[in-house]
Amino acid sequence: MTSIAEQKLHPRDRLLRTASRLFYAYGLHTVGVDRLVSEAGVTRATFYRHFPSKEDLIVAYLRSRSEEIRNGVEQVVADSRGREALLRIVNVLGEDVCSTGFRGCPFLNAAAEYPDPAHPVRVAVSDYHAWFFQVLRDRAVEAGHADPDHTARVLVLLRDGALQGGALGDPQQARATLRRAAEELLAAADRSSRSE
Amino acid sequence: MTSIAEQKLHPRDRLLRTASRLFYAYGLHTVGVDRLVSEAGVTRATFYRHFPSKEDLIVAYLRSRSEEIRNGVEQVVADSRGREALLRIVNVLGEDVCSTGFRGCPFLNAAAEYPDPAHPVRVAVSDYHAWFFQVLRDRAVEAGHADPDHTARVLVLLRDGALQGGALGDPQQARATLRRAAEELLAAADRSSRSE
DNA sequence: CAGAGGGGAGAACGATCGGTCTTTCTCTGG
DNA sequence: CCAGAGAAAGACCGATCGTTCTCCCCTCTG
Repeated sequence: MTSIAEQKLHPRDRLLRTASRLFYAYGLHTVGVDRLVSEAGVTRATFYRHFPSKEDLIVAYLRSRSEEIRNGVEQVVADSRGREALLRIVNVLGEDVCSTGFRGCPFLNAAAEYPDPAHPVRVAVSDYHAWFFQVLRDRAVEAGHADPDHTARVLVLLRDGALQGGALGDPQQARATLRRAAEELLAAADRSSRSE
Repeated sequence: MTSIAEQKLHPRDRLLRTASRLFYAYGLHTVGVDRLVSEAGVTRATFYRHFPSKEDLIVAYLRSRSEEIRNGVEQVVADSRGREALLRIVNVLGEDVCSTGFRGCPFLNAAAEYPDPAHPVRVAVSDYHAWFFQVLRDRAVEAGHADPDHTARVLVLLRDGALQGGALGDPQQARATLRRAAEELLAAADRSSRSE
């Protein structure tokens, strides 16, 4: 079951990679410990040596995804500002939607499986969302928007909607709709910021 | 466990009501048959006399939710047309987001738990989404929008995003953002339809 | 009054769940 | 060289999963 590339990785990393793949593709509750350890080429004992429980692995999975995205976005933000940065972030989102094996936002999917907002899984989701909102807000401020909070809120809303749409229907369509809606939003925000 | 109001209902209806409540509040995989039958005040045998499997109950739950919403929306559509109907639909959506016990869209939540698009559960979700899109598109045509498909797609996107936002964060905020974004979208569409 | 059938109560099925345990092997650092 | 840690292999735990079963009661209907 274990892929050749993962053979020589530390068991913990193998587990995390396998978890990322399986959890995202099949859902959190559906994937059991049995399947995780067998596909990761790891024993149950090893599993529980690195993670106190399955729940901790789920949280670790979400945190690692979060960090990946953070790195990607901060790279975008590093060499662009304001309006351009916002458009580029939206663009990256649109590309994600169209990537093969896309199955929606890992965080939204996780939240759907964990109703309790106080649950560690949900806290990880909230952290991610708060971070993303802040990034967008900062860029909106850079762009001189009159109401950066609103810009960021709508962009988050568009993101969530597009990711769901891409997972349920036609990804290309979702991407195009997201892009156009974002451009219209930014155009409106630009107008109101100039009129001040 | 069974509420007084549900005591005299037929076992099948009691099951469906209990399923609606539990599935929505706690998720599809989390709620087991044990809990369903005990809270519905029904025996396991009775359960399987009315539903071939748990999966069929899940589908029945989604279908019944779909029908409820259909009735509500068609009531709105019955005495308003075009732009006004669109705004009223968005309004109802916003109210739903703020209702107590709101936990996001039942269909989006269900889709998150069932990755396979061919699965009966996912088919029910797709059916609902297709219907909703069509309703919006028809109203956009009535409103004389230049690109009714785009209007409907963005409204669906806004809906999905707002429902997720309301489930994860502040419902009031999500409602306000949805409303404002929808108004801006419709204003833009009105402009482009007039300019034709 | 007889018989059919829906429903209640609950045992039981095999499978799987998350989690713990023992045993053996291998690698590494002192 | 040897101690000790980490990992592999796999048995094992109680609990729960979805599903099927038997048994009995109750209420219809003929």
